[in-house]
Amino acid sequence: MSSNNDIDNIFEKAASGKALVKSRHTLTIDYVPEKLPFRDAETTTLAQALSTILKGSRPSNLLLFGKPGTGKTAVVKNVVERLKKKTDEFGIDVKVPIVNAKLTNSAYKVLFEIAEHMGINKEEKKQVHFTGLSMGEATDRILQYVQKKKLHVILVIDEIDSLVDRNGDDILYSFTRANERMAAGGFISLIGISNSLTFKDKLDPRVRSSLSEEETVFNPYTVDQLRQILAERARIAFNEGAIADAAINLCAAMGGREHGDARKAIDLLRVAAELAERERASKVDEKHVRAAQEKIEKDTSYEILKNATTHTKFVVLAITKSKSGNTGDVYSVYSSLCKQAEQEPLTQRRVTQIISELDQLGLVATDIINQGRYGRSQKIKMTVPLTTVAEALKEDSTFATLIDG
DNA sequence: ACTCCACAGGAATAACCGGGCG
DNA sequence: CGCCCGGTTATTCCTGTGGAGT
Repeated sequence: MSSNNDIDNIFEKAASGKALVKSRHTLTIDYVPEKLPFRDAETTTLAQALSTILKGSRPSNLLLFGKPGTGKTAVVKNVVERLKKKTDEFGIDVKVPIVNAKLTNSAYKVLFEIAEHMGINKEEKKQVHFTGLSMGEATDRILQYVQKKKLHVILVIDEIDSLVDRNGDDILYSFTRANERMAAGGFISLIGISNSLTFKDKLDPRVRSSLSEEETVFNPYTVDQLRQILAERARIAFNEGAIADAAINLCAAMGGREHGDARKAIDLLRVAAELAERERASKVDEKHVRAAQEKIEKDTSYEILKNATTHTKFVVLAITKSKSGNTGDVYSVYSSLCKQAEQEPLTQRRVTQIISELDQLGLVATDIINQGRYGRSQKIKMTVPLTTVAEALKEDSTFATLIDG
């Protein structure tokens, strides 16, 4: 990792005469600093809870709440890393699988990931493959393995709310239940990380009480705290004088606009640095941060549109071409586009569903309007610049000819 | 006060895919 | 081999609704 960085830096220096970034990976989300400013209390609580494992007994299950970018995952990773050092030192065997339920976008894959982490697939005949088994069978195999090997497991599920939203709490139920039944020797502690504060309401009461033996809420950072975090990070990441204070302040302000989101602020910092380096600037300043903001927005929507299914692309194109933006109008434009491309149009029900998916992704804004006698409908608008849409769709040959006109 | 448009959006269900089980 | 699994996309059928027109 670090040698890659060194090589990067060599090239950077050769290209620009002077590199701005000293250590690129400290500006990515994967980087976990040794000290997390303003999170001492949370870190201590977590460490305290997990420390019982050093005495060989089961730590309480734990729920962490907080908006995105409030340091939940970072605190967990930080504590886990330090715990591992201790357990290695004392020769205690502890497994700590960390799974992100959102990236791993299905309940079954979550189980598969856990199994991978614990090494079941390498050691056991009864593996947990990435598909094919029933959920119950997969859970059983994991639990049996834990019991057989008398493992001590701390299972971290990041973005646990998205798991429950999609698949309910069945998996959590089996894990929490299993603990109660498990014979002496093995155990599983659950650490759930949730973005949603109302997450608990969606759980079965039994799961709820078991899962939240302890809980901690992470409050958003204030803009001033963000500023200090960024300044500290910049000190490690950038070369002397390579970044203006004003740029840091602006990143902090932008990250704090909705709620103190450190991840967003650090992303801004990284992209701003990339832009500055690309144009051979001697310093990262405010205009790079503003450009970074635009680039991030554009890149994410571009990426989503490019990888969308054909019909989603048709729908997007129909929205841009529709005069009124009403559902009915969009649908008829969509239908005629499909006919032009000699494809069967989908039903209107499906199209409204696609539109609401686009809405959730933030590519589209919808507004329900009532026109009395003339019914009720949604008013649909793209929130993405038309040029971005055109660029993304152009790559698909079926759309090349449809885009203008 | 009532009607009725033009949809919204929930529920059930099917078709299909990649794969495992015995 | 036939059947089962979960996941995704799509269809079918459905009930619900704010307010302009009458």
